Amino acid sequence: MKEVTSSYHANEIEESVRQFWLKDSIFEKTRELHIGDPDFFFVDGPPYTTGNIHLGTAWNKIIKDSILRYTRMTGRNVIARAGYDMHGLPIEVRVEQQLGFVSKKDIERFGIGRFIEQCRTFAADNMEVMSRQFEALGIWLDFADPYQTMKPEYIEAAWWTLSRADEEGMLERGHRVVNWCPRCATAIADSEVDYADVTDPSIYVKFPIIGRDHEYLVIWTTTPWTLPANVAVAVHPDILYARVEAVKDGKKEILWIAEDLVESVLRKGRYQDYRLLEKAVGSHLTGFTYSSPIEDTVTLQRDIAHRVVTADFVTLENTGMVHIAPGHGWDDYLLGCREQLPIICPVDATGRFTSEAGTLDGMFIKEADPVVLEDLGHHLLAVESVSHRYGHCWRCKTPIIFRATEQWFLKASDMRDRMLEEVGKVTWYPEWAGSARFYDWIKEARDWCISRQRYWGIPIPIWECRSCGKHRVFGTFSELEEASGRSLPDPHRPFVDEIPVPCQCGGEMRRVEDIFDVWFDSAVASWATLRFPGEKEAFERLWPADFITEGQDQTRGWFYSQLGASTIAFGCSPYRSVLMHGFALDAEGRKMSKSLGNVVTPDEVVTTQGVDVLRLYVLSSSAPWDDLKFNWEGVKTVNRAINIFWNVYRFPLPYMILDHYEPCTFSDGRWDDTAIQSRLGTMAAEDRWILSRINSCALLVSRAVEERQLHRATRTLIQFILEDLSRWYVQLVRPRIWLEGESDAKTAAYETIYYVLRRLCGLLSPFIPHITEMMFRNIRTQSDPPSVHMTDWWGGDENLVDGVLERFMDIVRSFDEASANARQAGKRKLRWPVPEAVVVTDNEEVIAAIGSLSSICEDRANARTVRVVRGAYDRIGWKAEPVMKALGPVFGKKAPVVRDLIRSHDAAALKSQLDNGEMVTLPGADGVYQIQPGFVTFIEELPPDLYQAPMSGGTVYVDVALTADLEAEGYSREVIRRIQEMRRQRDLNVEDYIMAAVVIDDDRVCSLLQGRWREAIREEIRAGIFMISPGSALSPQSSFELEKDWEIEGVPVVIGISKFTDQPGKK
RNA sequence: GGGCCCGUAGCAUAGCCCGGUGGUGCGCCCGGCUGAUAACCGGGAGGUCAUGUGUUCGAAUCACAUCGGGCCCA
Repeated sequence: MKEVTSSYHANEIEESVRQFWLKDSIFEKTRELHIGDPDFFFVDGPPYTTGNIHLGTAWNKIIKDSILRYTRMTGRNVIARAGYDMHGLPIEVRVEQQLGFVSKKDIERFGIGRFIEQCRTFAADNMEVMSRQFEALGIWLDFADPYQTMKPEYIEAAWWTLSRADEEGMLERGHRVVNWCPRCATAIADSEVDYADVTDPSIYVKFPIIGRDHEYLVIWTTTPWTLPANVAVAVHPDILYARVEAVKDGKKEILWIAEDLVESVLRKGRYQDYRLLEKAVGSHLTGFTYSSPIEDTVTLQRDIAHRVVTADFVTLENTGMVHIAPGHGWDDYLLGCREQLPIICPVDATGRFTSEAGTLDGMFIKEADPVVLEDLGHHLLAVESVSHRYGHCWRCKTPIIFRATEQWFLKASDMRDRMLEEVGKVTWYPEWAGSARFYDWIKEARDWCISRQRYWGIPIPIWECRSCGKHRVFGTFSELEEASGRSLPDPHRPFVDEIPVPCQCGGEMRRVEDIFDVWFDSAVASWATLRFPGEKEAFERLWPADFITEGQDQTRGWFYSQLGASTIAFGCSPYRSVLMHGFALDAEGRKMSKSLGNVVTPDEVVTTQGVDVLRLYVLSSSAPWDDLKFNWEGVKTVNRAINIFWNVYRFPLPYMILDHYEPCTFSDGRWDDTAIQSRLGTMAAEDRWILSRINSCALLVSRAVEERQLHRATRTLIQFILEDLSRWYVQLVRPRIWLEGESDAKTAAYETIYYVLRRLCGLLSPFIPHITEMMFRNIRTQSDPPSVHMTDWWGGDENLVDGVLERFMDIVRSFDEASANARQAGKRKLRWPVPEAVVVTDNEEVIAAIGSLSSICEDRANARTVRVVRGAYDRIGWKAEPVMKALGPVFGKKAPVVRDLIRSHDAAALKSQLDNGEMVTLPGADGVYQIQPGFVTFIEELPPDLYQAPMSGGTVYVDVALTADLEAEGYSREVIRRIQEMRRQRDLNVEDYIMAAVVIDDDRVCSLLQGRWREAIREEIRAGIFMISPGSALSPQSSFELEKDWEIEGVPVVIGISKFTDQPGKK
């Protein structure tokens, strides 16, 4: 045990603990310790390897680390590799930026092999940076051997999973409408689409009906560029449509519009007048055919047989008629399939029109918007602009389009029921994350487009015959190598593209060029991290995962992708329990973003406040599943709490060392945590109380962590340190710690403090692993484990909880506050003793509490006695105040008479009569008046020097009257305090002796302090020689090392002290 | 447009499931303590419990609607 003098310096402590962990391989040793324990398989949700970690990622890892540290301590063999998501478009985009590329052509020109290499380096470098950052947060995941989605063993797991999908008939190639990023020239998944507000044209277009002159269907759209792909107009079968003759500038034309929308549409088209010709429900309009208004320029449109179809998704908005382009919209596509409409898509992968689009050939879609408007000519009924939400590519922010293309799909929609069933078997924290949020998301599950037309990703292991079109899915590298007779140096592109496989038909199979959607990578993490299918043993032993935890955004992301992939491959959920956590927001509750400039990095917090502070802050400030509003004040408050913890810990150390205190040990030298139980009978009440409290807290903390309520666990512990330990127990125990020589009382205090600190270190170690490690290392016995993280979790012992004592102490604390309050009212400082404090109550529990803990009460109140008075306290007087509002209505004009009668009556007697429910009558000059309870209120009248304050279950009265004896003690304490202050200024040690002289410029006060008070002072200040004399200055002969002028209660006092070195041994 | 979550003092939060006097911390103001001391403790002021409607003897709590924030979807 070493003394620690400095105040809490987080960075120093944390650095030295990190060094210790590293040098002594503590993480490895901790894992080895639990190798024989029951397994606990955790899968780290892999962060994406771009750049630095942010507050949200830090929070995520801190939650994981806290739960895993706890889990290890409870005797589980925790398997927890860190993981990284290293493929995908985001990295490609960053590398493209570095290389100054703008399109896929640049990449092809540069060479796919070289490009892949750049991406690989980028991902690997970032991974290293992030691992170091996570380790600096004290995160104990396996960073030495993280799973990496770009490693062959991982890629093989993805291949294997796809081959399982193929075997199950869940893999399908389909011509579908997909989200398409024209810049990245690839399909992107629903989950990769970001929605943001944009302004687009909002146009109303007239489609000329074939066979009817000047008669039109009116549609509305915000994407003029999709009109070249129009094949139909959809109407709702039940909506009523109107045929109107509209007049504009003298010209008449006939328009079809949903009846309820006629007025608004015509207003937009600036028609001056109209006339209703007929009405018909949508289902009667299906006979209409129409021609395209832009067929002159868009050649493709001339060959289309446009017609009206019905669809339920049409709503009574805009015109009530919907332009259908099955090549550019999901609903349109489904409708097109049902109605056997032609599915056309005259837009290429880069978002440019093909030659089919006639004069638009080569034009980018958005640039085509104004051209199309022009081409529409008089068919354009109205044009406005509209601000609405539109999908964008999640990485390059380009507005997405819908394109009908050939892609590979997993038939997730076929698995909905199976997945929903599995969701119900998973334990969710909070419960609604699974039962409401995730459940709703799965219900809407659509087929999952897993193919991307890019480079940096896991190549889709499908080989297709050029001759017969047959395809084959390879589940392992060896399978491929065997079939091809070639070895595979790297399963990435372009190497894998170059491997042909002979087909049964005699032709040659080549790999389809696509790579996997990056979400498929992480989807297989739970078995890929176990190196399955390459290795089977770990998988069979561990899978599925016992626990995962990620942010709420992963509902559609990782929670879903994993469930989907696992349901295909294994028919069940890959995780048993999930904690869904919130998002890290700024203090205003907005998302942290670079553009808002409100980003707080974990590093900022760590360098100014420390890792443990950051950890405890994010864990305690909100429930894991709520969003975290970052707030510097909150961080500082946590820092202060940890500082108090540090102070509480270092306070007893010098005394324990001075007394050579050694904790009780078992025969093997480990700390004997049971020894204290046998001594409980002889221990002071406050010792038994704090022991009970730490046990109740431990029970609460264990339960909270089990329920993943990390905020409750940490708040309970912070509260304990601040309220119970620092503000109460340490205050009570201090005098005992200062006792000279050996005493049982002091030893009991040491035992108690030691017990509490050891317990606290253990309970807090999952959350603030550095400071607790430092403390533990200092107070452990030689034979204890070297690290607090190698100790077993202690969850409290119900048998050591004394509920009655805890309640009694609560009452005493309430008494303490009240007596301090009453003193303040009486302007009597705590240093000055009072003759008595009286608790007036009828509450039996209060009476018992004050009675059994009276010495604590006396100490705290600095009262010579503390006593309880039941019922009425005879020193309290009462003043009766008539209630005129009540008297007026009853006594009318006589009310003032009654008022005076009440005032002149004995108030105390009146009160007791009314309290006892007696009939009270007051005789007046002209009669007798009956007084009811509501007619009078009673005001307490206290004699001089008596002050009161309410406590729970009673009232405390403090008599602040002074006697010579009390005054002497008060002055003594004033003098002691000042001399102690001077000792500190001289930097004297606690055990040093001094010589001192006090000169008091008041003969009466001076004489009060002679005799036994002088002796008491001398002892308290450890003085070998001590004098008190009247006067106004120290004698000129004496020369003290430190002299100081003071004023005590208006009396000038001069004090001089020197270190007493003549007889060093003297006590 | 839809699903889920959140809204309580200047700030951050507890209480909400299961209705019965709204607690706590920070900050602010006043005081105390003085061998944990650049520490610590006490007191005070500060609240339309987002808004509205309903259910109820009684609503921060339950229901419905609206507004604001977040995540996700269309």
